Amino acid sequence: MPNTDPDRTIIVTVDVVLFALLDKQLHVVLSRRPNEPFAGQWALPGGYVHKLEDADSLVAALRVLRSKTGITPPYLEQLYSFADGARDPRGWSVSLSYFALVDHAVLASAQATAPGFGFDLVDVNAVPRLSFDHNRIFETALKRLRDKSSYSTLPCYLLPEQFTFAQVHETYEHVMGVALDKSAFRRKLTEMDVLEECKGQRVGGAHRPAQLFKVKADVANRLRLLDRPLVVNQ
Amino acid sequence: MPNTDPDRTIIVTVDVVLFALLDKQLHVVLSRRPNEPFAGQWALPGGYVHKLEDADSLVAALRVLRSKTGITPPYLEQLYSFADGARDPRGWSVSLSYFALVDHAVLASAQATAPGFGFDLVDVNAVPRLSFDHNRIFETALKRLRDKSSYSTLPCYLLPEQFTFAQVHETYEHVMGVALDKSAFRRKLTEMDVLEECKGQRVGGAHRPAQLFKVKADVANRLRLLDRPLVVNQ
DNA sequence: TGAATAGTGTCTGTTAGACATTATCCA
DNA sequence: TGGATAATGTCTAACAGACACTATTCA
Repeated sequence: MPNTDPDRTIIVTVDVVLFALLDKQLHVVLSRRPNEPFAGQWALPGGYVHKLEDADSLVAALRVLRSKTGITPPYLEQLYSFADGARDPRGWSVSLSYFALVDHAVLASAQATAPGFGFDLVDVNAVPRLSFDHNRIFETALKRLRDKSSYSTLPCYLLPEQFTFAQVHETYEHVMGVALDKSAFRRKLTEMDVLEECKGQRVGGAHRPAQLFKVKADVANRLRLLDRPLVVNQ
Repeated sequence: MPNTDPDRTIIVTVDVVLFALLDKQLHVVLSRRPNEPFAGQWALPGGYVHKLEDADSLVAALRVLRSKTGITPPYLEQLYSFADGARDPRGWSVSLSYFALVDHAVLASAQATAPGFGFDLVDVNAVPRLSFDHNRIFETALKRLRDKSSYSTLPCYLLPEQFTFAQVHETYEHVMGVALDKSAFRRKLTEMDVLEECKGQRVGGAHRPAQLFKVKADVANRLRLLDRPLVVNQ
């Protein structure tokens, strides 16, 4: 390669670890790679950064997610950057990786309205061998999600916009993989002052109806991506 | 530009925020940029990733630090990746940023033995306008250091390998910017079981001599870079 | 009124901050 | 022996886990 400056030909991609809760179990979104390398193999949703389209890497991550799943997640955060000469057979490469959370119902309705999206939801305890170093990226994301859940409202973004206390409680337990005392959990969430009551109530059958909650607006603005992309939690 | 694929010409650099304690105040290492853009302006130590030299971005960060300061820090961790089309006037670019901690004495002796290193130590409360988006990177690093110090042994890496309890205590106070109760601090550090006694003792004058401590080996292996680069805390 | 889930109250052992006390050295 | 800093002990208020209790709905 006589005429190319090798330092200027580094591959830059974004890869997203998108989590959702299905059947009381944490799942991750995977796609089959359409092209070489690793054509036909499972991989995280990802792709090249497009210099002309993407203002920054967060926008690139959102574009990739929209094109592969049809959704824009309520939570998206930069995870880590994997950058070395061995992770991609084409040469030195950078993966700007992100992790995202979404309500499963949103994914399902996107899949229903436009069946062209070729992704699957896979139980996090049964993730197959992935392309590139995507298993490492996935493990890093899972660890980050669990670590951060113990002191944040992250698991709320796996739920619909409105949810009951029991749902949050159950979701935290499934994400963290441990049982949490109902009373202590409620107390903690209350004193953190991150949820607000919705006036509507929901009945679960022959019992006292449960209060609906949603994440407070100011917390949401700190943690959530709304229609306008914002850098989150850097 | 007819023949170039614009997506494949993204600039990839590493930039390091290196902290040290000087005169009881946190300082950061800055250099003057030798070349355009921003020639002559202050900047964080940084440079291009060298595909042929650097196995991965951590190795690149270590190489950059060695070339700009002559030292290999006892602590180095990936911070964040800043990737957009506006941060560098030459075009779309990625900064794989790292933050590092070192004992000031190590920096000083490197500067003394090889005066060719052109860097300065600047008080973190008096950082000037930096090149590119390096002010943003610096602020991110300072926040990360302070956040993480409250539940880790990070500040120990600003001290010599052996140190007294009073030194650790004082260092935490300077890093965090708050007063910490001596007794409670000692209790916490003891029960975290991260320090071990050194058999030597050190006298501070006409008073009871203080016990010397160092970070336990297993903690060091988790958090420290020794002679062989390891990915830390990803 | 009983079944089922929502939501609150109470008890207790642990912990963190505040501060007092003892220990050990040198001049 | 006094001065200085190291190191430990004690008191108390706040907190978290465990679990019991009350509340509200429908059948």
